[in-house]
Amino acid sequence: MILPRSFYSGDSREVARNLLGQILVRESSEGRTAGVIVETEAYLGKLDDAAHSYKGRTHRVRALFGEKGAAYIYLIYGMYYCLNVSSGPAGEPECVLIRALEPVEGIDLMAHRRGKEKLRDLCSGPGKLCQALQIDKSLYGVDVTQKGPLHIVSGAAPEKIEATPRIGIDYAIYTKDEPWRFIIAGNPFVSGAKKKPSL
DNA sequence: ATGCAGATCGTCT
DNA sequence: GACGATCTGCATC
Repeated sequence: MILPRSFYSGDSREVARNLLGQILVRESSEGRTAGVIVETEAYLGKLDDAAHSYKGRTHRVRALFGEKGAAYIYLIYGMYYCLNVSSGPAGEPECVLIRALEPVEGIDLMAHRRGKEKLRDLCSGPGKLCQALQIDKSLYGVDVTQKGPLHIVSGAAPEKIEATPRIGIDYAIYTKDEPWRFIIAGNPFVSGAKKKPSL
């Protein structure tokens, strides 16, 4: 079942937690790829100086100002895309960054697009998963609450969730230490996961 | 195992 | 004109 628009309208930190365990599905001409969401981050708009929408409405973040459940996709470092879903209270330009997936479908296709073999290397980061699922600017603004090229369906609730500070936002003066990154505890497919637990 | 430089371009000042 | 919500490969310890 596709998650309804109401799923995305609560506090974005709650939405980010609740997205863990759900399944991101990408339908393309090459085939279907999908994975369990295992890592997310919440970005809170005007309260959050780490957020792209902190300074208000610009062309880049226009997708955050419409209906919730819209794909907000941007190019980072000139070479990688990152996928977010708009969320939060009506009128607030908030979103959840999808940071990692556990691959479940179309694994051969993902491996081909990534040029990597190991399962752990396919979707363990925001840029990686966009490459594996062929997510780019052509999907900007797509409604993930509708059947289509990109949508999110319900999966199993994770057993345990962990919260940590967000990655790569040290420039944020006010919110860099807020624990708004969420992962499924112990899941090996999160970004930065190690092969073996360091003992 | 850890660290660092380079790639590369859209977006905003 | 400067700078990323990143990833990779190569260097070093």
